[in-house]
Amino acid sequence: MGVKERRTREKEQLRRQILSAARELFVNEGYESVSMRKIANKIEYSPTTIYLYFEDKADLLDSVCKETLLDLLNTLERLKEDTGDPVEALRESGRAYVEFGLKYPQDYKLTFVIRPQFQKGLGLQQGSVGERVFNYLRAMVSECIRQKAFRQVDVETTGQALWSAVHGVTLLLIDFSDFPWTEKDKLIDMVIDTMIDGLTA
Amino acid sequence: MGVKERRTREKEQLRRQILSAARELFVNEGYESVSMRKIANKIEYSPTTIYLYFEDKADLLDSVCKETLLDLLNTLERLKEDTGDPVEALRESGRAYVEFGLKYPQDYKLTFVIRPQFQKGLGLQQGSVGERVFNYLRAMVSECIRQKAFRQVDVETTGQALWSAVHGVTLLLIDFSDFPWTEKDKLIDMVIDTMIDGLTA
DNA sequence: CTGATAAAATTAACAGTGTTAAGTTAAGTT
DNA sequence: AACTTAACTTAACACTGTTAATTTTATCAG
Repeated sequence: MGVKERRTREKEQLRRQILSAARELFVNEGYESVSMRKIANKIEYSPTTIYLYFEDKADLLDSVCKETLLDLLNTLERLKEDTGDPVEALRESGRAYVEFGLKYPQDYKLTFVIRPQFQKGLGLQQGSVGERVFNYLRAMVSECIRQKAFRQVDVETTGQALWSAVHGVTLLLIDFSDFPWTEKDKLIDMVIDTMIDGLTA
Repeated sequence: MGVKERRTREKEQLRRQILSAARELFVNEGYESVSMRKIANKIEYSPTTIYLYFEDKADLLDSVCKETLLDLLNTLERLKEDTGDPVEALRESGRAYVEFGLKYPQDYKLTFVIRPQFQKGLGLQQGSVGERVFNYLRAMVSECIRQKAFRQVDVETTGQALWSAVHGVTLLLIDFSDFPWTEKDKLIDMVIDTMIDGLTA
């Protein structure tokens, strides 16, 4: 039965086509400014066809964000070099997180700001990619504490505090691009280093 | 000439009426979901009347946010107690900032997330209320350094880093309300205290 | 090759959007 | 009572997300 498999493949292909058209438009014009008709035009299908592949516009956003989170997770996990210094590893991960956000500012905002607004109630489910990203952070913090590089702080709260800090600087740099920031990397380092200094015994 | 003054007063009154209707709707239904027609209905005027008082929907948002910033500035300045301990004062201001954001989450998002998206290029002009809020923070940091409570760090970068941290935790708590956060105040304190510890000599 | 069956994609419609241009109503002045 | 100006409204434009009904396309059985 090669036919059914080909059909499945073709469906998957169109799904991906829709997804990549949606991402490009969302990123360039903003989620709200993109209409289903625009996406449909881009892929040269009728608007309603999209509804055969995605529940609605929010579901489309959801799928785009899931890809972004996977991309972020890959970026972070690629860093794992086992240098033996868990604090330095955490510092590098923090930098990589912010840089990821600044490299794909609109994707970052879609994932961490826009999406939560459009699907209240189910932001970070068990087993989701988002949870896996946070687990990565949790593991790094945990290692810092285990090796006594950090003072005896609560892993959970510490991880959340670190996330807060990097999330904050990422968003400010994206949203207030005309603010008279000091040199960008200096600020990023300041945020991360200050947090780590505060956690170091 | 009492007539002209009455007219001016009446105009100002309607302006405020529009503004407060817009704020209520923006906060309860989200900026994008609110139409000019909805606002007009609420105040029992035709939609186009609003355009006699505000340039467009973004200008309306702008004016709402300006009020929010004034409110935030007042909240912060009310704290000034001159306890003599600049670090403690900064800590309290940080807490007050986050609490303000959590007390009016939608107003906070409108001001610090939505607005920047809808008027790119002019986010924090000279003399704006936003600038005054940051000046307040700058002064507090400056005092900490002057009194040698902080090590010799750059005022500008430090202020921006602190803003990043409080902004981050505020937004995460607002946007990911279903995330398994540790106790809310514990997290807020952790973020602020860790930053301050990192800045303390 | 024909007809049936199921899947895929489309058309038309609904009630809504921000905004503009033109027109109307009301108030104050002479 | 006629004129002027400010305040407001009506009608229109080209859009929006989404649904129901319909048509097209592709596959299979005979």
